Amino acid sequence: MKEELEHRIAEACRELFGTDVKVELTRPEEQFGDFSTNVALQLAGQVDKNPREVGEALAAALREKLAGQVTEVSIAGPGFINLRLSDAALLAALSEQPAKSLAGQTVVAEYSDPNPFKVLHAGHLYTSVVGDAIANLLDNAGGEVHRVNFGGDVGLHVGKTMWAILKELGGENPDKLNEIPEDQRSEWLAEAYINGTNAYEDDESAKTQIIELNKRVYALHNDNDHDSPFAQIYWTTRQWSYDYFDKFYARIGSHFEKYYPESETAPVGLQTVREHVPDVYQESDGAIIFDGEKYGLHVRVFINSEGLPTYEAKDIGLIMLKKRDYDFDKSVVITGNEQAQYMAVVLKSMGQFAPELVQATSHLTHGLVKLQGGEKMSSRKGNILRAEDVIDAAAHANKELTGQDNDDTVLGAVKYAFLKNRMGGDIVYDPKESVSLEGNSGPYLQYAHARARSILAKTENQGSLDNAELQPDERSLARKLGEYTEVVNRATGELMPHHIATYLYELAKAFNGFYEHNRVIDDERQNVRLALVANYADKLKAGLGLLGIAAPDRM
RNA sequence: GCCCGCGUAGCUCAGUGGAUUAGAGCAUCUGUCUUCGGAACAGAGGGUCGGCGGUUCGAAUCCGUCCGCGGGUACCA
Repeated sequence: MKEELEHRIAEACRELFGTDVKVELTRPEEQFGDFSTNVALQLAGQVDKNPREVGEALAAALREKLAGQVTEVSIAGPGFINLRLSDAALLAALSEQPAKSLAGQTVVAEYSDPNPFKVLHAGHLYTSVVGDAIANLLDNAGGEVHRVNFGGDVGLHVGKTMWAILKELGGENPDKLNEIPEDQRSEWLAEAYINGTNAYEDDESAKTQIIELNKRVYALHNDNDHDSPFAQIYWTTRQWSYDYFDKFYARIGSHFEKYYPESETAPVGLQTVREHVPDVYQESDGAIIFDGEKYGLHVRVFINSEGLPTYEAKDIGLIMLKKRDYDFDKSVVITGNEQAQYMAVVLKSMGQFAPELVQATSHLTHGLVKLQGGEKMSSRKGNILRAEDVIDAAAHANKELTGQDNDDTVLGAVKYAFLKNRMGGDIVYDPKESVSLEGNSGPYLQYAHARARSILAKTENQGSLDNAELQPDERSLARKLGEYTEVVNRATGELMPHHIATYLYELAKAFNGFYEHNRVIDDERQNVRLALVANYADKLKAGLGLLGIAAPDRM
């Protein structure tokens, strides 16, 4: 609808003035019409005429040209042209679907990125929720989406954890791992990491041992060692970590088809970087660097002076592996803000030898999760806000408010609270507000959906909009429903799920306003109104679905 | 120092070139309706859109500058 009108208005501009204009229809306030365009203002400058005059001429042409779909064309203010759709056109828009702009394309979405041997914190929950929503949008647009994860199974944090594990096991005794009950493994690992971290800071000899263990972990990967006692401990506990991640992801409704451990991307990255010395990367002080300063960025080390790959090289390797595994057309990577400039350097360097991969890549970043009224979280000493703490806080607040334990409500509350914010800035999470049934919350929308379903459940008849002539309140609701595809298309194009959250809330408000004054069942307008309610319930459910939020029929 | 991001009502946030009064939610205050799930609806108060300058017919939105906060700035991720 929108695209078609834009196209035909552009055509009219060409016919009348012989110039090409980019027509963008916007949604004005309802009193002004259904669509609005400022082309007359743009054209006025180009053809050197008064905007009002240009507007009048264009409006006259549009009245004829768009007669089938548009009942009113008016000029307002400095020269805006407002269009009012016919009821038929307005209703036709209700059955439109979001654009399949990614049909036939393969997309890799990487997000969450927890490190094995460490706990999932609030930030991981946030990127998982946002990443899922974005992946859903890409999928909804027809893309073949692969959700993948990346994390450090080698590195100093592993050395710290291994140190504490060995101490706990009384040496390299893999058999003793069997004594740890399955349901305590993740907590046991989390404690090991904290103990290792503390020892590293407080105890010089421990620090030396940890550095040594870190090297042994790298070495066992190089040697493909799965049999030595040390290796058995490493592989077993690494798997415990992945099991813990999987379990958590299942709890929040996420699923990743692949984990890329750094141990796999490191060799590929190392080789790729070495292949491009000295044309892209150069040696400097014994390290291999990329001089981003040439491009207004900064210098970063890709291979350190010990010959080990840094995160930069591992990321290069990751992109190569994703390409090898999926041959993607588009790649989306979601990380924290602190990696924005870092990633710019990595991608700039890669652009020197694989520009097509870089062009296909979008790096999105988000801020931190903070608890309302709480202090900032710190990764030191383990006093961080864990992912599960956030969900538990929501569950607790929900229990206090409603007396119920309802996973759909709790998860819906947390996810919506995260997703309603534009991605990029830090967000403040307030458990009480998130589970509230009033205001702009997930449960409010879930309830709005359940309420609509219960109306529909009262009759077999699902109504019809065929040849309907709308009353003013019905028209307002239909107008809002018609924005759905535009909003989804925008959210998909910008990779910004919050547009959907904002819209769904407005839609629910619009519906509640309608419902307050208009009877549905046993009314002479029942047929039309039922169909509107059905369309509303479907859109609410679909929109929440894109956000990864359940929309139960009953609550 | 340099680079990047952010600064909108008491609080949490939309809006990122357009439309006489800058929008929501929470909180505060006031109403409506004998309720197709009232977990509703309507309304009021509350803002120099961080400050100043500029571009434009038009700026919260673009540019410059200053202030404040956060992040990055060679062998962490």
